[in-house]
Amino acid sequence: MSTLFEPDAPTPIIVHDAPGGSGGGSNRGAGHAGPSSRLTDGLNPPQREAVEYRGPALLIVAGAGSGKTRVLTHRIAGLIETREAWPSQILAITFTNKAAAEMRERVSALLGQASEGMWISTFHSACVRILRRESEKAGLTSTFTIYDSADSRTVLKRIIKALDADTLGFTPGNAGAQISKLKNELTDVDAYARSANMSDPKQAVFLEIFRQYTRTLRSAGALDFDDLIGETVYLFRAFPETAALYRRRFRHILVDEYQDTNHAQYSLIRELTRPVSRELVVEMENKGVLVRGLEDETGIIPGASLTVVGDSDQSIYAFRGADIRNITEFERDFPGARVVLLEQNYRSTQNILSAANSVISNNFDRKAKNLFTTVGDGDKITGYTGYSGHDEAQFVADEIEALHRKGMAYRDIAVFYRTNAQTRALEEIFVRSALPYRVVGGTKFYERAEIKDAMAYLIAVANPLDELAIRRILNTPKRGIGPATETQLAQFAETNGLSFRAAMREAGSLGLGPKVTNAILQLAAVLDQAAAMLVPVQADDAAPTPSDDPNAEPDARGGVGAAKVSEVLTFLMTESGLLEALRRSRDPQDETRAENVEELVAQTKDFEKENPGSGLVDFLTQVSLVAAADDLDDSSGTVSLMTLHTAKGLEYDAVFLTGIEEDLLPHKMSANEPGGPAEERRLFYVGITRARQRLYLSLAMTRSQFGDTSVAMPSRYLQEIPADLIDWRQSPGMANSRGGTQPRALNARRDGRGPGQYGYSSDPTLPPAPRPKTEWPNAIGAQVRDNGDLELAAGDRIRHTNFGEGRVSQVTGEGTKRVAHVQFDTAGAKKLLIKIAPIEKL
DNA sequence: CCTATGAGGGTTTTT
DNA sequence: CCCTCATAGG
Repeated sequence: MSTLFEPDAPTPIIVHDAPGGSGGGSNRGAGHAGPSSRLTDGLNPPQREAVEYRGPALLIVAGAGSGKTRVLTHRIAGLIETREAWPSQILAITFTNKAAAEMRERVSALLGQASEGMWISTFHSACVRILRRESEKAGLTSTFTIYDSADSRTVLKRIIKALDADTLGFTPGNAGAQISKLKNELTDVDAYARSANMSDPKQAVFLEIFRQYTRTLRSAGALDFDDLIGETVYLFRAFPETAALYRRRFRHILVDEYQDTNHAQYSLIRELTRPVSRELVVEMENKGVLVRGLEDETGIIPGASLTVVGDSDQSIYAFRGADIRNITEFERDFPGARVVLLEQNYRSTQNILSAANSVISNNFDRKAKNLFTTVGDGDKITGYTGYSGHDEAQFVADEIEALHRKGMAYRDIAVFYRTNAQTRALEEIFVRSALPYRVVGGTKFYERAEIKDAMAYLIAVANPLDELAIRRILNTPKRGIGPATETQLAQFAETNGLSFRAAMREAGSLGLGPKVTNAILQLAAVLDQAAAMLVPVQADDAAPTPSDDPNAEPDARGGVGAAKVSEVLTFLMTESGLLEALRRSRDPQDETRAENVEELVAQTKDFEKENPGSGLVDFLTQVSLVAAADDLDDSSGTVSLMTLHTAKGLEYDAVFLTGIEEDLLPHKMSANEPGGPAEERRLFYVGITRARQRLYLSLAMTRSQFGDTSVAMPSRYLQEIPADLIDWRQSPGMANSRGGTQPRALNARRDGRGPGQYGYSSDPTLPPAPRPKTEWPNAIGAQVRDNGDLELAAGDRIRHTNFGEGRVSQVTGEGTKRVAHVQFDTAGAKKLLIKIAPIEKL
């Protein structure tokens, strides 16, 4: 009985006879020896304190590269080694699944044994685990589906259309963003209804959208990303005795990247760290839950010990509801909390750190923190200004090749950018240069239409309530079931109080044509057969509903004798005719699509191998929760391309920060938002601090977007780096804006601090003084350049200020966007925007 | 019900 | 530029 309420059954939870303890479960103040020196050797004093400190709350302010992962893993290992905690009493929250896996591995390595029962996962994974276990209390199926943003979008699109809400300016995008924001604040429909001003038609309609969205997801047995957190909080608040079980279990909670937590996540942590009241302790004891040794002298179980790690300078997820105050006000939230500051950086050279420090110091309203290192200055930062995004990409490719020739492995090099759209130019050039690269994140495998289709089949089997999944596959492959039939089915279901799925089985009584009726019945049969495959063979009389026993695994989660995910998927793909349709298709792209589906089957087999005992729902969960950074394979010998956001937490020997331009960094969408430019600066800071040895900053004078090209200005943040740290191969300083007479740097200046010049201020707190243009090593010339009327044709010889002489091979584009393709005698092939290139005809 | 065609619109970042 | 959506014709 003692394990009945134990959230993770196989793990022993008998704390009171832990060796090394003198009676108190947590050993707090019991004079324990502390972690062995093996776990603290080689740490600097603050790191050591962060590992050894014991108390209710600890905030580790960890600057970039200050060894926080090391501190966290050693802290966890120390807790276990000294027997202050069983592995099962530890809950560690990381930002990505990859970080979680790495942390688990490192803790196990430190302890020399696998650490069974430890929960190391992301917020979302942990919540899914809790919600599936407590699904009944939360009013959910244990096989609930997790909707990604695309799914939410589809639902919202339907609702907005039905309500004609687009006339009021609602789009799936903005409505979804608003709903997400509310959920992150733990505001549900009812709470919103109470606060909304119903005489405002916009708010009234939004309320209706919100209400219908919530209802749709409910009836589909689905949760969106935000619900995963919010529903867990609601569950704990509504069922104190359930919350008590988790509060009793997790005695040490550690949260990484705390600066990026939102209000819902903060509330979840608060719920988990509350003490368990006397009454509930008694109640648990009566039910056979082991609590002895956990209570204090007053009979309550004190709140768990909380450790958070973060750096407010790296807070870059405000758009997702992250509230920087969670970390800045930690000491107020948790009175008596100890704060440890880690400032020594073990990653980067001093030049890179100086640049980072100097940039971030422009954010007012922050606690002073200065990263330092003892490894020396290192190389200067390399700067480059291309004429176009392609030119910039070519520079990146050339430099990577140079680094590679000097012995740097491709896998130690990364290229970052602000928006995903920027990958295009980079990829084109990389392919042409035969550089091995991979784009991390971006359009992922699981976002491809055919994969979403295949997944929808699996979801329809796992969660028959999920109408969205069923509707997606209803006519995929083409079966002649069109929108009209779909509506009829939905109506039939509605009037007869059936689920959509049940209505399909009754298709015979709808009076549809024989061909359509047959198609529907056949699909329903295929899904039913697949569902039957998942029922464990020996449990012939078991009802397919989840039982009361939290340890019982529902059928779709893979009972003994149940079919494997790969078998079910293969069955579905064959019997539904999807694979056949793709193979038979004339469209050459369908061939790759069929291969992708086969790749998915292969992935399910991998999953089975790596997660024995897991079932269909586990597979679906894992797929839903993979983050961009998760599929980063360290062993691949390729250059990594990713956004600045996904770069967080990673580090590389050489880093290229591209597109350091106004409107891109800071992005134009954030320029007007309060706190926008400061957050963009932190993003730049995060990018800079990823580099160990070499840092490159690049930008372009023109950038094409949506097909047309416009002039780009250097980012205001570039001026915040002391000039002597950057070695400009091609400086941005002298190129002129369209017809302008001022240096570009002036145009970039928006804070009223007066004219600045590139690379000038070595002390960012002082107003910049003018500096002669001639100091630019690569100055192009001060004259206003406008070659708008320069006529060029293939075969012409030209001279370029930097590239020397060359021959025009081709001229493309029109008007101000004419581009000359030039084969230079020494500098190779380049594309130049004729209007602004520093060229003359010979 | 399916397919081809053209117009229109859109992107910041992501669990 | 690329993707989605609406429309018309098969």
